[in-house]
Amino acid sequence: MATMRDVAIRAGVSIATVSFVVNNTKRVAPDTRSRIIEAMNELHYQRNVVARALASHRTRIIALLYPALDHRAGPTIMKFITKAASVAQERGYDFVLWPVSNDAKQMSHLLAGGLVDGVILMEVQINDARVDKLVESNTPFALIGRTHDESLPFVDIDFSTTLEQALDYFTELGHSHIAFVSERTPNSILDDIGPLVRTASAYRDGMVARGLEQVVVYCEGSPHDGRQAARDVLAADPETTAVIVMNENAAFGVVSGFKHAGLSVPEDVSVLSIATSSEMGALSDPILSTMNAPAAELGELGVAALIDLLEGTVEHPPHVLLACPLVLGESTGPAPDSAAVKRRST
Amino acid sequence: MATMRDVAIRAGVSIATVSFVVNNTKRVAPDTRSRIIEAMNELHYQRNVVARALASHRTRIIALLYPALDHRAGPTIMKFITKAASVAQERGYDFVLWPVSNDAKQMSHLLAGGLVDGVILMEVQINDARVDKLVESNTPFALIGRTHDESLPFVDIDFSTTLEQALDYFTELGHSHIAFVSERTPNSILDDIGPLVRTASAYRDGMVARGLEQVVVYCEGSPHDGRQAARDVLAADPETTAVIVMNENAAFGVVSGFKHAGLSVPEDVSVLSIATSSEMGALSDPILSTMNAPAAELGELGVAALIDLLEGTVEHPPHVLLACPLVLGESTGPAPDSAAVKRRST
DNA sequence: CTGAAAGCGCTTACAG
DNA sequence: CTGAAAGCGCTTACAG
Repeated sequence: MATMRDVAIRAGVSIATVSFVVNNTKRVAPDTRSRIIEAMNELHYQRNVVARALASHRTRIIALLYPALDHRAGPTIMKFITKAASVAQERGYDFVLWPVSNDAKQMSHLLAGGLVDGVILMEVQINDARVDKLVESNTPFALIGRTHDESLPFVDIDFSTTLEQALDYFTELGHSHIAFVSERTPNSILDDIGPLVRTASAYRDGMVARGLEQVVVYCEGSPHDGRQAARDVLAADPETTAVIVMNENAAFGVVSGFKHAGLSVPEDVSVLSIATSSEMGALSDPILSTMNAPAAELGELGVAALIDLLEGTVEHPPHVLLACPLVLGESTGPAPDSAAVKRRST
Repeated sequence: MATMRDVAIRAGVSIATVSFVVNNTKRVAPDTRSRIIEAMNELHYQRNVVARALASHRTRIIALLYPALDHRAGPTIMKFITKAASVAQERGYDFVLWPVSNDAKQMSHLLAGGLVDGVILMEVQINDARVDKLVESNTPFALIGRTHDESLPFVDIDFSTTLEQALDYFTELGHSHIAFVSERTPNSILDDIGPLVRTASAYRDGMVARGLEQVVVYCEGSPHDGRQAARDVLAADPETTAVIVMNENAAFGVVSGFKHAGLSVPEDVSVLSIATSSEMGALSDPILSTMNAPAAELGELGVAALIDLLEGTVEHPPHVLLACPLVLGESTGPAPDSAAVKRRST
C-alpha cells in the first residue's frame, strides 16, 4: 500500500501538500495538484482511514446499534438501513451496523474504543439505560424512538396519530366493534416499550372519544400466539368486526385464527396490521391491509440529525414524529350487516 | 479520556509496561501489574482502538459485507448474524455489518481504508467480481457460498443433498408428480446465482434418477408471483401433488395460489419451502413444512474460518457443505388418491 | 522484569 | 501557495 509519503516523494512535494489535495482542505496550485493526483493514480494511493482518524480525532464512521440479537428483522428495517447508509455516504461518512444486544454494558465497550464518531440507536425504550450511558459518556447520538425524556432529540413514529387514523378508517367503514391486539410488553411493571404503550393508550383514548367499547388483547409476537389472540378477541366480544394488530408477526396468526374459527377475512372480520410494511402484508392470504412504518424517512432523518450534530451545523435538534400511511390490502372492508354479526354470538 | 500515558504516570511505570498488561502480552511483576490495574480503574482507562490499530497493523475488526441494499432480510440472516457476532466476540474480534450493494467498486473503497482485518462475503455468485477483487487486493476473506472456483475456501449450504432429501421425503410419502418452483435467475444468460442453479440441477438429476417427469416453474421472489407459479404448475401438470419451492417469499404465494385454484394444502397438494426458516414457515396458514438453512452453523464456521486465516492457525481452509434439515409443518402430507387427482385434470 | 525510543500514516497549526 | 515539524495514542523490537 502506497502511503502519502510515497505520493509526496513521487510528486516532489511535501506530505502536507498531498494531504491538502487528498482532503481538499486547502488551496493548492493547479499544476502542483495535478502532479499529485497523477502520482496518486500511478501508485493507486488510498488514504489510510485509521491514521487519518488518529490524527484528526474523527473517524467519519457512524454506527447503527443494531439489535440483531433480538432477532428483529424484516423488510421494514432493511429499508431503514438502506436509506440510512446512502444518506451517510452522501455526506461523506461510512455507516456500519453494530450487532449488539440491548445492553448498555456491551455498548459502552464498543464506544470507548473511539471507533465511531456517533451512533444511531433504535428500539429505544421509555427507560433506556443505553441512552443514559450515551448522555453520560458524551457520545453524539440520534434516537429512533423516544425515551420518557422527550427533550432529547428524536425521530419516531407517531403512534397516536397512526392509531387514530386506523380508528377513523374503521369507523368510516361502519365498524363499531373494533378490537386491539398488541404484543405484550415483556415487563408489565415497567411498560418499557414505547410503541406498545403509546399505541395502546391511543386506542383507549380513541375508543373513549368515540363512545365505543374497548377490547384489548395482548399476545406474544408470533403467528401462533396471534391465533390465540383471535380466539380471545371473539371471546371478549363475539360481535367484533374489526381488529387492529400491533405486531406484524402476530397479525398472520390473527387472520388464521379467525379463519379457523369459521370467520372469513374481511367479509366477517377486518384485520389491519399497523407499524409494518406492505412486503410483510403481502405474505398473508388475504393480503393484509397495513399501516406502514416510514422506514426510509426515519433512516434519512436519523442519519441527518446525527451528522448535523457532529458537524455542529444544527440549529434545533429534531423532534420529529411521522405517522404510518395506510395501504389497503385485501383484509379490510366495510362492516358486515349487524344482524349477521349478532347471529354469530349465539 | 485517559490515555496509556496517564496510566503510566499514575502507576509510576513506562507506557510500554502499561501496554504489556493491557494486552497481556508480556510477563509483568505481580505488584507492578496490580499498581497499573489500579491506575487504570481509577482513570477509567479504555484503550484507544484506533491508535492500537495504527501501531499494530491490525484492527481486530471483521466485517460482514451485508447486502442490505437488496432488501434481503428475515429470520434466517438474523440468526446467521447473531451467531457470527458472538463467535467473533469470543475470539476477541469486533464484528460489524457493512451495508453495501453487491458491487465490487464500493467494496474496494471500503477495504482500502484499512479499517478491517478481513471480511465475510455472503450471497456469493458463481462469477463474483467482489471475490476477484478480494483475491487481487490480498484481503483475507471467508465465503458464505461458492464461486465457480471451488478451490477457494467456502462454507455453503449443500443444495444438492437438500434437494435430494426433499425428493426422498416426497417419494416416500407416495408422491410421483413433484414440481419445482424457483426464483428466476436475474440474468438467464449468466445463471449466476449458485443456490438457484444448484437446486435446479439437483432437481433435474433427482427426477431423472427416479424416472419421474420434471415440472420446473420460475417466478420472481414475491408472494404475488408465487400465486402465478401455482397456476403455472397446474397448467404444466394438472396431476401435481407436491411442490418444492426455492424462495421463501414465493412459497407463500404458491400456497395461496393453490387455494385460490380450489385445491387445499396439503390434502390436494403438498408444499415444501426449502432454504428458509421455521419462523418464516410459521407465518403461513397452513404452517409451511420447511427445510431450514443452517444459519447459525454457517455464521459460526464462516467467522471461525476467517479468524483462523487471520491468525495463521489454519491447516486446511474449509470446504464445508451443510444440508438443510427438514422441519415438518402443516403443508405437506401423503400423496392423495391418484384417481381423485386424475379427476382434477378433467 | 522494565524502559527508552522508533514508528504506524496521517492532520494541522505555524512559518515562510 | 508550500513545507518542516509536532503530535494523535498506541505497539514492539531492542537493550539493559
